[in-house]
Amino acid sequence: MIPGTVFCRKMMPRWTDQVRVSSENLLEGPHDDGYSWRKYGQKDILGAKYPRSYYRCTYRNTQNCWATKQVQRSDEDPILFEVTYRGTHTCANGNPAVPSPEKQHKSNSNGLNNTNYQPLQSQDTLSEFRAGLRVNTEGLDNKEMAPPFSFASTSFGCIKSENHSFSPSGVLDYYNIFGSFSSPFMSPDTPELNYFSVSQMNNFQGVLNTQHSKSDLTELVSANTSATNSPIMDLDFSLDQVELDPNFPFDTPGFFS
DNA sequence: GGGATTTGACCAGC
DNA sequence: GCTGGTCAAATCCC
Repeated sequence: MIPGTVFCRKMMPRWTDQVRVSSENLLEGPHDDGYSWRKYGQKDILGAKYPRSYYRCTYRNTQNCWATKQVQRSDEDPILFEVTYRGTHTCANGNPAVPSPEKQHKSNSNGLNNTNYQPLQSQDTLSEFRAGLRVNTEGLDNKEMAPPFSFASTSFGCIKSENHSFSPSGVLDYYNIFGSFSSPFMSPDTPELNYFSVSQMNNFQGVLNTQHSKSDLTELVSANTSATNSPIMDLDFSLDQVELDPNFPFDTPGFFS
């Protein structure tokens, strides 16, 4: 190890995403955030059911990019991955519109930032969105209050936090759905784009504004959105459509890569 | 052959 | 001494 790196890494900004995967993505890996990562280690963590994987930027040597991330699968929710990022990408290989995580931290000081998307209530886009989406409020689990979800597209859910890890439980999991769109928009270094592209957002917003059928769900989310001054939405997507195999071999080599 | 992944070993912090 | 994080050789894959 390069002398001084330890200290430097301690000084690096650090934040955690939670990534929920769909069945399709289980085979692809838990997360594609628009950057190129290279796995450099895996460790069994005390008290954790699943090993933690360590990744660093592929361009660490070529472009002196010291961004790293750790991927830890949740004990409680096998399809939920906690991704801890360290450092910022200095390489030029990620999303070109890449703000710094510091900015993200600032904007997410309440845990979430939703000031960048334009609420739209287009029924057309809603219908379009619904075409590949099934909504199910029965899947809500009181224990985690994290509605499972599914999309026809291949991607993952992500949420952001600031310098700490989210608990696997809580309404914040609702935001995981955002990652179900194009992952580059969910890059940890792209806070302004945290909530996916405009077109995707528009479609999504339509659902958000019309799927308020479950009172406590609405209550739950409104409490959260009020706290975060966020227009974000209550959602209740079901994994039923995903056909997630409960016996899926999550520990299959390469699953975390 | 080159790049990525795996995995045991090593190191630092507590 | 234990644990988390990283290194680096071996191996795999394209």
